[in-house]
Amino acid sequence: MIELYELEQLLAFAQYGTLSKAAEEMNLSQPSLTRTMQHIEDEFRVSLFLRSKNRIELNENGKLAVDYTKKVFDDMKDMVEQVRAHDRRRRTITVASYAPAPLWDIPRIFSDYYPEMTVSTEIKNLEQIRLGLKEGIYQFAFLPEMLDSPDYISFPAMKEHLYFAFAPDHALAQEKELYFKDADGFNFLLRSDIGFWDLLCRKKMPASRFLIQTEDIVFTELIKSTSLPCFTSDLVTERAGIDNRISIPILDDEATQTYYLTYKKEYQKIFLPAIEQIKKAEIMK
Amino acid sequence: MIELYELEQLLAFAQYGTLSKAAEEMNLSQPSLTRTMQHIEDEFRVSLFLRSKNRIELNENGKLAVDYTKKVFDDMKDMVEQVRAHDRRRRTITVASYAPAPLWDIPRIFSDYYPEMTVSTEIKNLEQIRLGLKEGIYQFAFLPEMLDSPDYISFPAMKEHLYFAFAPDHALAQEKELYFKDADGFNFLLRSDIGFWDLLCRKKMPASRFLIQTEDIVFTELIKSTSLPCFTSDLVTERAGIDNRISIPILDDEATQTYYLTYKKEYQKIFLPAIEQIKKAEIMK
DNA sequence: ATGCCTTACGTTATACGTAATTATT
DNA sequence: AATAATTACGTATAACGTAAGGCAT
Repeated sequence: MIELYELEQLLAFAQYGTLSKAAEEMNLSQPSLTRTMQHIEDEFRVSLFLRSKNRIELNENGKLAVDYTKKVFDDMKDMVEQVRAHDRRRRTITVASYAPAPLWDIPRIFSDYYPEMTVSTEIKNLEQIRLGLKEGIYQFAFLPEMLDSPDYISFPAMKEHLYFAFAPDHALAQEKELYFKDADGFNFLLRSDIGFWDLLCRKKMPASRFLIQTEDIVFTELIKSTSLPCFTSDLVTERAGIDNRISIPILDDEATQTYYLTYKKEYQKIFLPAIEQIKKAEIMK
Repeated sequence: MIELYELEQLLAFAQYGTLSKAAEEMNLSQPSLTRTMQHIEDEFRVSLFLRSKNRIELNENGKLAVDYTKKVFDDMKDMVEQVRAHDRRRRTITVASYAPAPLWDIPRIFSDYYPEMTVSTEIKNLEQIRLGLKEGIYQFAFLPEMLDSPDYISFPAMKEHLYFAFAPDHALAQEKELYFKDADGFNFLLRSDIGFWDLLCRKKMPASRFLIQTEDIVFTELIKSTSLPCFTSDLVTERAGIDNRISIPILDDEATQTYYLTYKKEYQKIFLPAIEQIKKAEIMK
């Protein structure tokens, strides 16, 4: 049988033109290359080289063999890459959501039960999430509704209510409750990576401008030092209240989101403990 | 690096289910297989097996690796096959013709000049011949006309005249010359593998029946012992006359064929001596 | 008890290197 | 003289086998 280490030498010869140069590049002796080329020829049982007394080159057969050899090595490379990628996927749980709040506790919960696995979370739009679920890129996802398919399991895992957060001296700070349209025209500070909420605000308040802050520290600092309005939610307040702001509930239907945890049935058994933990959390009030 | 002999053992294990069985089938010891599987895993740097104390099986990674391994071996097999096929083509001259006569001397002529090469001749229809010339399946071909293309060389190499060969007591035996239609309705003995002539006779003499003889000896014997008419040609007569038959020339245009030797320009230099020999033969009267 | 996998250790095959030879530029 | 390929021979790596141990059915 021809071995790959031999074909590797053949490729080096094809690349460098002489056995000497190829041997040097591979840190081998010239005689080694000579022998290997002879052995490959023996195995093919056809001549692959044109030999003069101190010159050797590929003939037509040899060139063809080199082409195929490249293909074989490409396949080998593919194989290792794909198997490694598959292994990575096997030991990574990826959870997607269209809003940030449902993901806050996810890494901790999964890591508790499966310490050997990597937990990865992503905020994406709904279209991407549904596709990713189907293609197995995401094992779990939070969606705004039940996914009605026999292949999936889906249950309400969390509810979030959005609030305006005004400085005490803001014109609307004394209201009991408001609709989006009531604040349309005011400019707001907004965190980046809040997924769906970003789109919703822009849609509901087309006259407002939203000042996006990528850095969390910068956002917090601006809240303290300016009177610019921003948003908050019951879930945000639970974790860390916002100083010097008055929260006013938003009455629009869309300001209340229910997050449905959704996953393929095949994961029910494997990840049962973590799923139970999410259910038990009962952030569903 | 992973070597093919290792992947071969992996395939055997995938096929036979246990290392012991695989080792037996490959005439190796079980420990050898154990070591190889460990080495493959080392090289992949991911786990490929599910190990219990006295049981080993492929996990998902392993199954994927086996799939890719099959592909690699398919490619290896392809490579050897294709290179060998290419080599065979390289050392075989294949000459095609739409009639048998031009091929009679071809093997001798080419073998004289290129004793290391195999000469193969084929009788095919014109469509197949033109395609085969283009695709390089045939290096040379005899065609009924010049091939007008800058990539090819073409010259008239031979001329053949077809004759009726009647028994002396046949109704038409005393004619000086005839057209096909004059003999339409009589039944003829015919050799198989005469290419174009077969089609021509059937077209020109639709009322006749043709009794095909595959065996040359049978044909000759039937000619001697029956008075059934057959065909001959000037080229046939040159080689071996037919006893007890009277040859009568056929006047239809198609009964005279000029055979044009045709080949790609790239062969002009390589095969010059043989080509010159064919030209010199001057069977063009 | 038998079958299967693994580890440890000794043996053998073979891939590699060194040195010498021949030929070409 | 320098460069290249090949041949011959010695060396070292590593692939293999044998023997022994542990676990499961």
